[in-house]
Amino acid sequence: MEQEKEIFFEHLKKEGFKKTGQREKILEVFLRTEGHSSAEDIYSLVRAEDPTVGFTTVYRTLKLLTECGLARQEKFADGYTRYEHGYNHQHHDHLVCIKCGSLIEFFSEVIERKQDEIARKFKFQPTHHSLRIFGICHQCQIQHQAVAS
Amino acid sequence: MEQEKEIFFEHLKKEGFKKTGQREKILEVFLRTEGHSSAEDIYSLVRAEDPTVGFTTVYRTLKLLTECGLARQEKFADGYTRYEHGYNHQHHDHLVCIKCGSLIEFFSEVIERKQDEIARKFKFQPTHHSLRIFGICHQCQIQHQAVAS
DNA sequence: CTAAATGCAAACCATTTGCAACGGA
DNA sequence: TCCGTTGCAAATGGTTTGCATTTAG
Repeated sequence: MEQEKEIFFEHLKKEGFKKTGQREKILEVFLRTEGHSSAEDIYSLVRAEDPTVGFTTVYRTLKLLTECGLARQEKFADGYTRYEHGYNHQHHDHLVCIKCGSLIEFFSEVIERKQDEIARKFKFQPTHHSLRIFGICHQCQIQHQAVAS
Repeated sequence: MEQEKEIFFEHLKKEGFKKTGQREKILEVFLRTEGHSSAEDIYSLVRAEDPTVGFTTVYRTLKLLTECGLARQEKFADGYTRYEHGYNHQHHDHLVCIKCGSLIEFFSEVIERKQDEIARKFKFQPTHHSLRIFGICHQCQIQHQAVAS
């Protein structure tokens, strides 16, 4: 928490931006989230604690957090961009159910290593990656059977 | 080409939809594309051959093509949804340059196998996946050095 | 004939931007 | 004080929808 604040404020100073209450509040709320939150999710959470913060500021701050590596954004098929932690959080990938939208997280050392190897082969300097396996989760497979019979 | 048309027309019949000239034209154009085309890209290409086809029909047809597995869509950070072949085209993943936007395609048997293994572990029935490694491509690394010195 | 398809224009909707008031440094 | 920041409202832009007309089956 303190480390992340440090990183954020340092980034602001470096860019000549200002440290404000709204920005700090949004960072705090974002750090408390787990998984994948949309700007709207963050906005609601921030709103609950400080109703004066606007939608726009949430968007602008999430952009800043992304710039300094504290957040990572990913576009989803439903049209929303979602944000997850980008610092001090173990990286993981996702199984995405195309029926119910649920997310399962996983991590594979083998895949991570192989990716680095591939990047090296193409003289590509990787910063991050996104691996999503789409399909039907176990729950939905069971339900589908029930409906079919 | 003929196989794909077969699949498409079969899908239309099954769903009680109609086979139209526009739909066939859009499929033909789509099949000729390589890589990742936005709806707008397809629209321009179709337009060049048949100026009467509308934007809306392209969107609606790409949706149909996706439904029957001939196309696969992916949302990109620039806001555009892009479509690539989903049938009879060897699957591949991407290195995405965050500086110039260029795409490098790659394929790894190891990663593919590992993904299936992971899906199995979670009793997840995979349909497809998307792996993107973001970073700086070799070209942009060289340019950056040139600017810095 | 009849229900689906088409293309236009308008609607949608997540996100971004213009702007006047505000507030760090 | 000086510029960046804020929140509102309006704009943006890719995509979708309503509707009157056309067309496949």
